[in-house]
Amino acid sequence: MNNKVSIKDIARIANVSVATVSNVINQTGRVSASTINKVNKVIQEQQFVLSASARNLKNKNSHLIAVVVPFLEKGILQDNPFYWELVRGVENGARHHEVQVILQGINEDEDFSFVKQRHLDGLIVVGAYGESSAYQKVLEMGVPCVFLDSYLSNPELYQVNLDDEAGGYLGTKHLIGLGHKTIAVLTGRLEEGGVNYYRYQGYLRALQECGTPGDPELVFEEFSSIQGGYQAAQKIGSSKRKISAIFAFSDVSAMGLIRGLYDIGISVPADISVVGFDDIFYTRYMIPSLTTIQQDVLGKAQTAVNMLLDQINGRVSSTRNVTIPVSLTVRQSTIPYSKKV
Amino acid sequence: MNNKVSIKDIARIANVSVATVSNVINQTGRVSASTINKVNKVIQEQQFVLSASARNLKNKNSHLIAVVVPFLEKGILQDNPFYWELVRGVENGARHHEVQVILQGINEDEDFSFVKQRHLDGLIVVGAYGESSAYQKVLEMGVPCVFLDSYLSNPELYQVNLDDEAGGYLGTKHLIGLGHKTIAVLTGRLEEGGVNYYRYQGYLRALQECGTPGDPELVFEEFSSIQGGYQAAQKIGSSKRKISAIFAFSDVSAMGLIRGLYDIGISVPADISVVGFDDIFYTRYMIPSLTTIQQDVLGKAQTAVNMLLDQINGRVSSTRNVTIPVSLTVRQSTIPYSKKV
DNA sequence: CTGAAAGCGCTTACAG
DNA sequence: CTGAAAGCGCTTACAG
Repeated sequence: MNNKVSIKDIARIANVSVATVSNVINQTGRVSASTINKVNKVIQEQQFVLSASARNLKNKNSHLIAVVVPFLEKGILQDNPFYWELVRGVENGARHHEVQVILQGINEDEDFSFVKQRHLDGLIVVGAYGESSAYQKVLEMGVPCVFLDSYLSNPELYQVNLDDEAGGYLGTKHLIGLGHKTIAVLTGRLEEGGVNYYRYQGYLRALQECGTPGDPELVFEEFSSIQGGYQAAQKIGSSKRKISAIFAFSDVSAMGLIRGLYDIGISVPADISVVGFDDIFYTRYMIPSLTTIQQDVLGKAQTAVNMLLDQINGRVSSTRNVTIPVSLTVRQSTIPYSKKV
Repeated sequence: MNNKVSIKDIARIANVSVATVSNVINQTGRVSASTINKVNKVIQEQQFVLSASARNLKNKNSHLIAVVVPFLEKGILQDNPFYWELVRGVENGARHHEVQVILQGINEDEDFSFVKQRHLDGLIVVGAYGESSAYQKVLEMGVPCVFLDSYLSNPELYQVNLDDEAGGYLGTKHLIGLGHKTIAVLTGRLEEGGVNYYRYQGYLRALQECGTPGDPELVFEEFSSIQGGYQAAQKIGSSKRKISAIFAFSDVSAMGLIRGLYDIGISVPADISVVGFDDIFYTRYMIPSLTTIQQDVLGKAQTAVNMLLDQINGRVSSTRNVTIPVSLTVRQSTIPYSKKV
């Protein structure tokens, strides 16, 4: 590393003080045009690069934010490609504002000391549902933070959520419209105040509208993963109910589910219709392509970054709670009940 | 942020010097057991957290590495979920050594000044094929670096690559073994010294072994993405050759391809057999499930991190060039030529 | 075993 | 418009 040229060297070579160099770099204070030129020329020639640590030490900030993602199991990040989409969105939004992003996986017992240690400017926390400890600790630190897909009741918090309830409603409504009567749900952890909870509420609302009561026997709770979906197929196959449609609360689980059904001789959509949720990159290319609830993951992430940067820069934003709309995309995995073979 | 307690405060409260506190924290120098206890107690009580910037400023390091990923188009990271796998592996490997990772997307014209600016300890550069400028600049900086999937000719460089040639060979051999004679290739950018180039070499070697010459008409070069694969289907469908099998050099392109073929009435594997490459998470759940070349992406990433950390910590490793083995996983997308309908 | 002091590379009042 | 100097929070020889 030949990073030895410091602001001091620049000052010496340019025949000015370090204060002036600093002022030129930061465009602060009053500096004459000729001095600015002189200094900038030297900076160019010497290939001077500011030391972030020195600056951070003074300024108590870092131009660094972290995307905090929960681990799937201990020690390894979620494999759902959905997270990649999210992280890409954050990286993109951050870059345009000259902040860099640290990728941080956390356990239940993370103490978030890395935030103080690195003087992180802010945090984007993904999926901190309910009264998780993550949420409490972040609050205590008082660091700027935006929660993504988290549904925290505290109105002070900055949150970006999907309109999950509407998504649950739309997908169910679609199936009802196709004439399906016995509609099962394949959900990830169904805890109150979580993403899946709201999707489930939307599902129930749609059922109620046509006078159908919810039936616990139609709710299948599995890991929100391909494997989880695959396993659910067995259980659904051996259900006593006459299930003609399944609403999976994530595309990955729908993908596993469809394959699982296939392996036990149940064909989608001929025998059972399936609706997914997320609209990840592959859904439209599946055979059959997947009817699903579409969301703008990239946009969601970018919205979150912008809210975070506003906070960091002291721009007051009146809205702390943004809800991203969803829509239904109908493809081949759902057909009218009457057309079932 | 109540990050106001510094090493100085600890020193005052514990009635020792800052030098002693520093020694306790770093377990350096000679400190009596009782002092250690005393200091640690105060550190606990005050919830003291070391300032990374102050330490970095002295030590000229940062316990920070960057995963450098090229942009797909300007301004947004590759959407291939494959990268997520890679990044997860890096995060995982890094965390076990108490270094954090910055996610950095780059353009062709990136000047890598962020490396000096943040005093990054090291870099993991993904896909810097050929004599790309990225590679030159990183070399100039002299920062510890490991190149992933990059095939750089300079033997000084640390590289972790897949045995791409073997992969190309294995997949082709498999198809030949099934009796296929006219085997097309669907590849991403096929430039000399790139990943696809070696896969293609493997393909040619397998063909040569059974006396078949390579046929340029059988090489379809498209973006290595679902869309690229989908588009390729049209061209393949209208080829004059009697193609009975296609070897796609990435799973994502195979996925798009299969759907594209389906849409023009060509069924896999009944009409055409398809082999993929990578074995991403979804391949075994596809219908038909995908025969593909398997690689351990997570392991690959972890190997790279370990090599990087060895370099950073001055541990000399004799091997600078690691090749990760591949294997063939046969599934449903390939069938014997004789069983074609 | 312990401490006083210099210094890492910046920024920021404060003088001039 | 420009500069001297203090200080951010650490680490590290060097004395003792």
